[in-house]
Amino acid sequence: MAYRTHTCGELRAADAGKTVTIAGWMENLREVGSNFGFLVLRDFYGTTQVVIESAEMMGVVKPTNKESTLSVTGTVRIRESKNPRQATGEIEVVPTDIQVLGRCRHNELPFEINRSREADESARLKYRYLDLRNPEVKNNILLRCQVVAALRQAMTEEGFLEITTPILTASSPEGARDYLVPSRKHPGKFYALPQAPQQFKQLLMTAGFDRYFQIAPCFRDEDARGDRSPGEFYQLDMEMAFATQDDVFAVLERVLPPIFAKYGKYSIASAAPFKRISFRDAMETYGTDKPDLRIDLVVQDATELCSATSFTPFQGKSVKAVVVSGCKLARKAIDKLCAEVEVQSGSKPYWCKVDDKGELTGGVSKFLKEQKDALTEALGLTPGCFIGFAAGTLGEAQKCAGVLRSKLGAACEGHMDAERYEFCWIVDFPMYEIGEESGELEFCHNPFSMPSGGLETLLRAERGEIDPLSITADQYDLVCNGVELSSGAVRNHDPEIMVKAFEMVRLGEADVKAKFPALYNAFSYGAPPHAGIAPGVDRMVMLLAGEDSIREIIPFPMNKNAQDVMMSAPSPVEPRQLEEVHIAIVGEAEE
RNA sequence: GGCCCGGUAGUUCAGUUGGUUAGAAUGCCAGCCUGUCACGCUGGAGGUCGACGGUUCGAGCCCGUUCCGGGUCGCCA
Repeated sequence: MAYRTHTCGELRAADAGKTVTIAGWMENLREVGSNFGFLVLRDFYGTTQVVIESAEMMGVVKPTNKESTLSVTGTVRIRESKNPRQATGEIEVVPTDIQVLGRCRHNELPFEINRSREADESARLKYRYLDLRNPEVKNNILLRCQVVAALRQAMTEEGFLEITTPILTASSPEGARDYLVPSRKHPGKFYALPQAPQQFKQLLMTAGFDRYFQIAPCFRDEDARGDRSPGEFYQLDMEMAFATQDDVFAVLERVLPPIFAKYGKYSIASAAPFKRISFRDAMETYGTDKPDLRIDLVVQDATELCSATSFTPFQGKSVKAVVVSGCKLARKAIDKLCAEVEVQSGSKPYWCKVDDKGELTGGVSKFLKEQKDALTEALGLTPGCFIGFAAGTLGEAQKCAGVLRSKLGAACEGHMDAERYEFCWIVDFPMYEIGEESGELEFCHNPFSMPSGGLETLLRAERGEIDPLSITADQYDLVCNGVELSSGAVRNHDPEIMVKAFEMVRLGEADVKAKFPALYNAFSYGAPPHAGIAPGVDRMVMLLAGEDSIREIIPFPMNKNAQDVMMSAPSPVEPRQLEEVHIAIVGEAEE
């Protein structure tokens, strides 16, 4: 006998009279009279009402704890009182047989299934299999499945091949901390889990695979954030041979908007081509390299006007201003917003307002009386404006102004069209920067990117004709609604340019060979120019679901401390296991 | 690692100036209820106030230490 003939989501009025068997979890039993009541059965597809009308059936159901699994055989009947809010609200099943398939041994649950999102997060994670019974929680995972399937289909239609790359590989000198796996056969040596399939996909290009993609697991041992899962995450990793930046952009501009429009919480997504903003312009205009373009506010420079004031924090500093027209924020709200900005940017913001007569008022206005006319002219101030100021080094002022802009955009009416997806490309990232600790020239992002202009640019910098800091890389980010979705680049496929790029930071051929032996060797056998990108799947789904926490769209997430409290990972292992992999624990070990 | 917020019933939370027996909602248990659908009504059980130490005649509340959770910054090419 089959466990079911129908799911709990599919019976309708047209099925009345049929004999059916359904199976699912006992969500609720509403007793409305003696030996009379309604049982709600829930499975993946929906819920169906089972009416209990006999002492026999009540005798089975009454002593059974909620959340037990049942199989119910009976006849479909039109309800006397229908529920239009339910898909199956027109019918009910009159049972002739109810089997308990899996008894729930607990009459009190860690949380109520349908309100699990209100429960304490560690309880949800420990009992994730119960949390996932909540349709609201389950639906985010369903969305993730649909998005991944749609991405695979779209990429395949674009001519990309999905190729898996190793999980056990070599530690690579990329940015983040590696997860290490000790080797049993090679004492003292370690595998590393890949931070990204970066080198493998470039080797695939060198091998002649023209277009590669993968829903790739990536592992980085760094601390978590609201939008960053600790330990592991997934990227839609892709790479194209004989391709330019524009070729990469064109693929994602075809692939992403339809998926965002179809599966997203908001149905409007930017049309191609997405706006392109240079890194320098983004920092200057939005105070960040991941601007939320749904906000119409911009950062303006007020350095010259403000540094001459008697206000000490402005003197000799870069000063940036964010002007908000028609701002109705109350004093209390302003203080709260400024406090949040200070926490998130690390710098204290300042503010004043323009009153009905065009006079500056409140906040730091008394220090700006002499500059009033010039400020009004330069910043385009009108009555009712709020002006947020950020001061410090150029970087500090930009960062603070950027946070001000996003907070003000969200808080003040009329400056943010929130119900849409706004994409942009950030391009022309600097290749090099002066390291804060070393004080010397270092790679700004990664050494895989092609410097714009290639070898000639590097040679000119070497000859002192241009400032190395002015060299940009053919590197780009994809940003959506203020979230960095992706980084990518035109790769440096030329061993000679690689060596020269390394020489700029006081390294050389030996270092390139040591750090990227496979790539360096492979490129010496004839490599195609290639470019790629890797949008984060988790963040994409998070944006589509409209969730603020990355954990809401991951089936089995770890907590902030990179622990799986359901499986108890990480956990101690047997001494024998340690011996086999030649590991000795020194110092204090946690139990 | 720094900073901020939190930890009170199975769950979500309230708890006044430090003062009698720590409350509510929900869940659970029992009884009633024949058209409910967040069913309703009546009653009941349920607490090491995260832990340790201190101040005090007296601590859920004040102080110190510590553990745990969340946010944020550092970090994340």
